Amino acid sequence: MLNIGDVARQGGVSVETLRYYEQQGLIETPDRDANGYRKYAPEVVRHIQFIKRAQDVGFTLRDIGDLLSLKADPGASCSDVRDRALGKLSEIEEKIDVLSRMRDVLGTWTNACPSTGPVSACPILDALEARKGPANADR
Amino acid sequence: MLNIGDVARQGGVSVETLRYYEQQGLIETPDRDANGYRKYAPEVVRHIQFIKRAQDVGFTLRDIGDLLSLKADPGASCSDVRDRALGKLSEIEEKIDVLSRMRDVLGTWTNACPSTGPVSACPILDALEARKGPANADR
DNA sequence: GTAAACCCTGTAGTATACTTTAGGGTCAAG
DNA sequence: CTTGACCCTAAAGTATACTACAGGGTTTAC
Ligand SMILES: [Zn+2]
Ligand SMILES: [Zn+2]
Ligand SMILES: [Zn+2]
Ligand SMILES: [Zn+2]
Repeated sequence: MLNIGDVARQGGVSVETLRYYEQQGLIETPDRDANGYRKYAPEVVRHIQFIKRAQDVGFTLRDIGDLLSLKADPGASCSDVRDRALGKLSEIEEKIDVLSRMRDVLGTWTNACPSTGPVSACPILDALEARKGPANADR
Repeated sequence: MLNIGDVARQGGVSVETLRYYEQQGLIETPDRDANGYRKYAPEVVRHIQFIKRAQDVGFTLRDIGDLLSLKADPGASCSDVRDRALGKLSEIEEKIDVLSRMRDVLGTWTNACPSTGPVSACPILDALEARKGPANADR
């Protein structure tokens, strides 16, 4: 059995994060020792790594809670999980699209800026001031 | 002279947002009428659109405050503005990189999931459970 | 026997860009 | 002359995922 500090070290998170996850219902409430200390089974470390890996691919803690429910539900099907993953994939692609448009516009603008001379003649500020650049083509 | 509601409608923001921008120093403090109402010159609408366009390409309100300072500073040079734009461009590219990696991993996982059968055999959950996928190759 | 390192609870703070609420004046139309 | 639309301030709430703080008990090693 592990103390919270052991779990934190092995899981690569802080003890505060562990208490937070517990409070959010992402890890099961651990038993307590006579002194009130949380006592964890070693497998909780894997559980925390599940959460961290899910975060790494873009799932929020709320999403992860849903995934854990599915995982624990014998009636749930593979497609339920896949649907969450596909939904997240769409969200991510949407974000990439938005950012790519920003990148394109900013790239155009920075290319147009001579980098010399006063700000009063800066094409970047010009583009921001008037509706000239393609920045807001769709808004 | 315009009331705050007029400016809000013409600028495509809420009156609360206008008061917030004022409080944040992003738009100059307007004169007040005898009744205490804010009275705006029509050009403030353009000013708001500057802010919105800058947000559209990824600048935060803090960034925008900096840009406005540069714009107002006769001693500032074009390269100052360009530097901000290039910095933002890097930030955006970094975000795109992170998201692209998430997309690739999630894509691989969803392709591996047969979408039929119980969750206990879902390769997506498998990938999250164990250190198997390329999700955390660099962490 | 005491100091460091650890554990506990509960609450508040962080960042961003607003939105909402509470409580209350002002103005224009009918 | 009242109703609805509009304006005002100040403070608190929203979302996310923690982090920090205050105040205090426990364990371990010297
Ligand atoms: Zn320039
Ligand atoms: Zn599956
Ligand atoms: Zn009221
Ligand atoms: Zn203390």
